[in-house]
Amino acid sequence: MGRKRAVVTIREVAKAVGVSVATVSSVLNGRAHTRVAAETRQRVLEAARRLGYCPKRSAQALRTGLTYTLGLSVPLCPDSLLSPFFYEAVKGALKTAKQRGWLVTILGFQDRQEELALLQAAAEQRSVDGVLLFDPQDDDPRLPLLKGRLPFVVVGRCFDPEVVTVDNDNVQAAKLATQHLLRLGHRRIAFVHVPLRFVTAQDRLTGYRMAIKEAGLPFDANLLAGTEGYYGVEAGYRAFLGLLKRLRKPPTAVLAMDDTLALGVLQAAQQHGLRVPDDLAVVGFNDSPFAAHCEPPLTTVRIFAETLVEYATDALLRLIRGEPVTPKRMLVPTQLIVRASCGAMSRKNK
Amino acid sequence: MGRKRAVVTIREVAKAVGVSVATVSSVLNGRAHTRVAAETRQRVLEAARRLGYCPKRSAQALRTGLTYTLGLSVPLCPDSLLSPFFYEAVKGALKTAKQRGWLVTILGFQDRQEELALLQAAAEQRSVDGVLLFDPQDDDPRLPLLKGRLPFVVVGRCFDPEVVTVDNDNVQAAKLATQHLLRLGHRRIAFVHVPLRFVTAQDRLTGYRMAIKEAGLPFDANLLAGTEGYYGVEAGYRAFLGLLKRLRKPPTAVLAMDDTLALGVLQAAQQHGLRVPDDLAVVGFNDSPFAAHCEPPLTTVRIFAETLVEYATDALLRLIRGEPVTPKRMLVPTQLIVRASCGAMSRKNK
DNA sequence: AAATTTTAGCCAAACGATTTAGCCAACTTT
DNA sequence: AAAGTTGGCTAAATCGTTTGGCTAAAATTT
Repeated sequence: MGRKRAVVTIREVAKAVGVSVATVSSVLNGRAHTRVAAETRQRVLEAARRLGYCPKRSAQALRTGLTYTLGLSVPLCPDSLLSPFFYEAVKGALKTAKQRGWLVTILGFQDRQEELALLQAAAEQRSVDGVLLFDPQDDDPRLPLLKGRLPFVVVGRCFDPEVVTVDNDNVQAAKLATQHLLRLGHRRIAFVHVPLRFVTAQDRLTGYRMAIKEAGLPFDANLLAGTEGYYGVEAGYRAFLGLLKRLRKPPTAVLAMDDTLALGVLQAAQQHGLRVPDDLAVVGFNDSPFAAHCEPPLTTVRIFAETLVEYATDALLRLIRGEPVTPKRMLVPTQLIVRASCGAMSRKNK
Repeated sequence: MGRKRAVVTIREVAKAVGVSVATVSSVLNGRAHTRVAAETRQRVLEAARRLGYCPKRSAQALRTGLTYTLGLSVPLCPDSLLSPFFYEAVKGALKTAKQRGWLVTILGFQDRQEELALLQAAAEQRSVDGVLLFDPQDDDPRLPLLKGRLPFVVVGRCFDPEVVTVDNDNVQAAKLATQHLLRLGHRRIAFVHVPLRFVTAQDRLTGYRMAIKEAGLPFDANLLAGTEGYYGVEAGYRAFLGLLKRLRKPPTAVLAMDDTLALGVLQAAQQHGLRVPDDLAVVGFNDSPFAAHCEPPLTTVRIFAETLVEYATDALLRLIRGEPVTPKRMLVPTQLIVRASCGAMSRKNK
């Protein structure tokens, strides 16, 4: 018992009220074309509520061609999915989608190859109406795959001018962080970053260089330390250790592209007998949860990922509806959060 | 151009081969009922590939009554979604689902009220075929809401014997962690936990008590410190501070139900002038990413959430297919990871 | 040779909504 | 009074699959 309970369909509501299904659909969707008498409308509404009618998503999907579902293409590695960036991204997408009655499905992949396969499948099966893409790269193969087949919005900068893009102002962010270090008197500032094929790395490098240049200092490529792979404490540790080995004199400050990298820098510094912030000032990115709690607490740049992705989701929904989306590119500002690791605090205390 | 490209349907494949759609469907789904000549089968397969045919999910969904989508009901708060537990949970669910061609959508909620609304909607609209529930509580209102309306599996212990449940062995885990502290010579071990309406808290308390009892020590309820709300550094900090105020003599060890709580304990201890691990041994749960990197590195109990949720997803899929699922309750063992915060290390070093 | 079984594949009816075209009565306009 | 409008509703088509029932033809048995 209970098992066999038939789901209530629009037909049953129609029969209960004594009108056609077209009328019921009209009332429920509030279509402009067909007008319905106020009294009939009331009766339909009442009956729908009484019978607990709720349109089946799959039927709507078939008829309208829309699944009312958005895809989030995210890498399944701890360093990205566990980062506050993705947490906020998921939250922002969910929030915006939910408000409008849309669902969000996670297209999680282990490697880029798998991501392409997933996106391909999503486009063919039409399991989602659009996708949010993260972490664009040069010559991103995802764009030609999706173009004209499935609407998408890229979170992060992307060179294709036709592609709708929402990004945080990484150039500005890195510039401000670097300026902060410059203002504290640092002249030899290292930059620890993920490989430059990631546009985010390129942008932050640009901001770093702008600040250096505007301060009248020469740019020194020896102060750059690229990681082997992606983010992560281990990656930051190795990159900075490599840098220390390469230079005769350690830098006095480090700008790390991410808090996990910064944490690695902290460990490498400690191991090398460098005290933070006295011998080495460190600044990270993303304001990860541990940033406030590590030793010393990390100065970092907060990214408003939730806002970012809210914008992106909104744009994606407009794209799906076929509405024009302008401007194609949006920038969201960031915020520097000053803690102990950059030495600004101890200075004040002195 | 490109825009108007019609999606290829099963009808077109049928026409191309010169057979009916029924035959094409038969071939593609490998139905036993309808037999197809080997040669026809080949031609169908070839044409489908050539035309790039791919069944539309929404049409299949309407016809078969299955959306081939699983729901993950997760709280949208940083302390849970950012925890390695949920990261692994998402990963495990995604992995298992993907293997079998299923999708996973995130039903994210801000509060319990919203969760109920989401589940209700999911059941009515049939936007998913089943859901995974986390963090069961006493008299969980989600169970009666869903029972008989939408298949579900609970991750975490749940008293209802009819409900399919996958849990880590929290009793055993807490017992082992406590025994570890006892073996190090501690006699006054505090237990910091989230409110006891969460079954996880109850189980870990049980394990704690078992270890205490088996060691021949009396159970002292004064050593329990419940948090006000949920997980989080702040919550742990306040709970432990409260405990210190209440007791005349601080405990020599703390078992915290979660690493974030343990981190809060660490901060409170530091502020009170208690050195960890010398004056106070601390053990956490979950092996969060920061656990290895905080000061001192945290001894913790690793939960195999990915395995857990893989089992759960598998069981859910069987439930959806109407297959019998036994046993109803599965337990996955845990693992103690010893680091500096419990003092086992320094002891050895001495 | 007739009757039966097997094989191969087709037909048409769902699934549950949305939406277009059109009908009829009542009301306006000329 | 005829013609045109409009309001209020319905019938039927449609979305792209899956699937139970059916039928010819071929193979086998009687």
